[in-house]
This record gives sequence, C-alpha cells and structure tokens, in this order.
Amino acid sequence: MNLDNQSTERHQRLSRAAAQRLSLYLRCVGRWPSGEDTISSGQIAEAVGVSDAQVRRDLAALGHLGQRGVGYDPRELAQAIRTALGIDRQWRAVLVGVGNLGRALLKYQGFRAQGFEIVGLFDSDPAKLDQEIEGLRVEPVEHLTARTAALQAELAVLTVPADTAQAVAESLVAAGIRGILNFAPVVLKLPRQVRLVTVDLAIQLEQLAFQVQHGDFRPPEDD
Amino acid sequence: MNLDNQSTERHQRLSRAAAQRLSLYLRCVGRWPSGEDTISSGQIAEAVGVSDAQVRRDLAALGHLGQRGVGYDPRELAQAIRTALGIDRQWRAVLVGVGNLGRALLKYQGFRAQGFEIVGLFDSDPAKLDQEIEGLRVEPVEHLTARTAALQAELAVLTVPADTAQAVAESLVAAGIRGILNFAPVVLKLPRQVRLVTVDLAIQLEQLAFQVQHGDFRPPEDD
DNA sequence: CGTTGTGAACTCATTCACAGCT
DNA sequence: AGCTGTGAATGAGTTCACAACG
Repeated sequence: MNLDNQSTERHQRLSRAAAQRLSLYLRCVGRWPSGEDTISSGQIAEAVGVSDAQVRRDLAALGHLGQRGVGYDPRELAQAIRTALGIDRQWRAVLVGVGNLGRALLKYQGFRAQGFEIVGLFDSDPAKLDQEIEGLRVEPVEHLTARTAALQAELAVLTVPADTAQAVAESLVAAGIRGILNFAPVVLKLPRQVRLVTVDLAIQLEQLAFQVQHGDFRPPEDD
Repeated sequence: MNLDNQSTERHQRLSRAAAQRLSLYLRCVGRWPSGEDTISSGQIAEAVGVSDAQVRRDLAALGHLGQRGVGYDPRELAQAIRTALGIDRQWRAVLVGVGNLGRALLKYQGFRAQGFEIVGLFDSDPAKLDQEIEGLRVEPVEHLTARTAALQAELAVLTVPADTAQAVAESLVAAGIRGILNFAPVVLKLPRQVRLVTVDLAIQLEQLAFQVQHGDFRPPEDD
C-alpha cells in the first residue's frame, strides 16, 4: 500500500488559523465517498467554505501531497493532516468541573473518535464525589495534582466556575500538564510552556450579536 | 475601487478579532474597582494579555473616549463597548436541541447577564417534550418555524446532532432568524443575510493538541 | 485537458514611535 | 510628568495568476 512515511519535511510553520482550517478539511476528506480515489482543492474548498487557493496553500505546507492534473488521495491526505495536527496518536486528558458543561463534553462523541480520551474526573462539590459517569469516578480536586501526574494526562479540560479556574489551572501546571482547554470566562495566567485554548461561550454569543447588529456583510460566502 | 459607504459615526470597521477583544476588555472594565475613576490602556492590556498599543487602537475605533495623560472613564468605556458590540439591548434567542450541551448553555449564567434571553426550547425527541427547564417548556421541532417567529427571536443556539443541523438551520431561516450560534460539527450553508458563528468543540481540542505538539510559536509576553 | 504548487501582489492586522493633550 | 491617538513601518495572511506537470 502507501508507504507515506517519508522524512517529515516541514515546509513552513502552520498558523493557528491554518491549523483550524486543516481540522475542517479533515472532516471533509475523512467523509469523502470511498468510491472516489481523488479529491481536489476545489471540492474541499466548496465543502468548507474557503477559496481553492487557500486550500492548496494550506495543504502545500504539509508537503507535496497532490498530483498535478489529478488531485489528492483522500486517505493519504487525511493521514498527513492528522500527523500535522498531532492527532495521529492518543491524547490523555482530565476533566475538572463535572457540571452541566463538563458532563456534556464527556458524552460528546467527537472527542474519543479523534483520539482524545478522558481519563480522570474531578470536582470540588462533595455531593458529586464517587459519582460514576461514563465509566469514571469523580474524584476530589484536592487530589488533582497527584492524580493527574499518575494518570499521565497531558491535557486538561476546565469546566469550573470562573472564580476557581485560575487556582485549578495552577494545580494542573504543578502536575506537569502540557495544555489546557478552558471554558471558564477568565483570562488564565500560565507559564509559557503550557498551551492554552479558551472557549468563551458568552463571547461567542456577543460575536453573533455584533455581526447581526452590524450587518456584517462580505461579498462571497465565507466563514 | 470600491466606493466606501457613508458610515460616518464610526471611524473604521471593527474586525472580528477586534470585536472579540472588545468583549474581553468589557469584562475587565466592567469589573474595575468602582473606587477608581480611570483605567489606562496598559492596565487593560495586562489584564487581557495583549499589547497596550493594541488596546488603544481598538478603543480609538469606537470614538474619542480617552483623555490624554489620564486614561479612560470605566463607565463610559463600558457603555461604548456595549454599544459597539450591539449588546446594549436585549436579544431574544431560541435554543434547539435540549441535550447535555443545550442544558448546560441554558443554565450558563453568562448569557442572561449580558443581555441574551432564551425564550424558546425545541427538541425532536418526544421523550423530552413538555419537560420544563429553567422555566421553559420543550416544544417539538416541527413547531420551530412558526413559534420562532411568534416568539420574536432574532438569534438561535443550535445544539443538535450534526446530521440534523442543516435542516434545523433552514427551518430557522424560514422563520426569519438573523443569526445562529452553531455547536454542531458541520459547515452550515446559509443565505448571506443570516449570520453564523460556529463553535466546534472537537476542533478546539485539536487546536490544543496541535499547539502542544508543536511547542511554541508565540513570543513570550508579559507576566 | 485539469489540477497542483508558488512567486508576486495585495489586503488585513499589529507594533513602533512620537506628536499632542492634560 | 503620564497617557492617548495615529501616521508609518512592519508583519501576517490571502488571493491572483500562471508555470509545471500528469
């Protein structure tokens, strides 16, 4: 079959925006009808809502994957994107804050399918301790630092109230966590070696209101 | 080439990124100790984690709000940001898909406080109909178009499975909705006059993995 | 042919540096 | 003095346009 493990030549560094688009491309490419054995930049572009030039620019950054006049091999392309995004392996994560949002994320199918596994649950509410959710037992936050290290979790999902988020984040840092996905509406201050992605739901709604209010218009279909 | 429109009040159009930062500034400014009657770009910058020049550039786009040598008046500034973002008024929204995530959002405090009110709940699962959550009764999606118009909702929050998201979105469009906050992991195709903000949780985790994997591409910033 | 890959042009966004006001 | 507002410079990101190739 495909011996696609050539030397990992990286042509250029991917921007955040580019990496985000790659995630979208991956969805499209991964779901491509298995009957088809090629996919073109134009087809990806249309499915995702960006320009074909953008798609080619992004994919070219991963190496020479396409055949001129033909297109890309969906399977090879999907694998290359996974590798570039760092999701060609399993990631272990803990979840802190087993409230409504935390539970929703736990049951969200998309995570495990993409290689993310929640391996620990923590909460400060004594009433929630020892509850079992999705096969995991809720543990007290006091054990967070020790247990996170023991569980060998590299990532953490933070769904705690805003006023405790910074303290919890520091416990995670102490446990040697490498990245935090934060849903608390605060700006966390972390050491530079710990990566942070914050998803602020209220801000997203504000963005929507802003766009509606402001009659934000753009000539082509976009975003 | 393009004749610029006649917008006179605003000095320049806000980019999406700028609007997002304004939301963050608003948090900081709104919480500013009421004893203090001024706040400087440097203070905002430090709280939010951007440069002071960035803050001044963003705020200058809202008009001349600052006093040279002094700073900004927190109350006046907060109001100006709210107006610019379009959250100086109430927004009515419906929520479609009363699953775990939908429930989490419903109970999320941040929304109502910022002027967003959920005025209708819809789900396709008969078992959920007539449940009462946060004072609202769950209605069948078949009523979505008619009820959304009757409720005078301008925005919608979509927390339905991926495979039904497009159809539900079209029902909302038929009801005259103006903006959709979409949590389904799909690229929705909407008419251009309907604004769309998509929050894809799996993609955010992938972003985090990508950043961790790739070490750092961000210059060390303040502390 | 059709499609990729990419220099070049272009647009958008951020930082610099300092004039101008308090 | 301190701080804002902004032209100019820089940088990042996107599109254009076309050569290169199966």
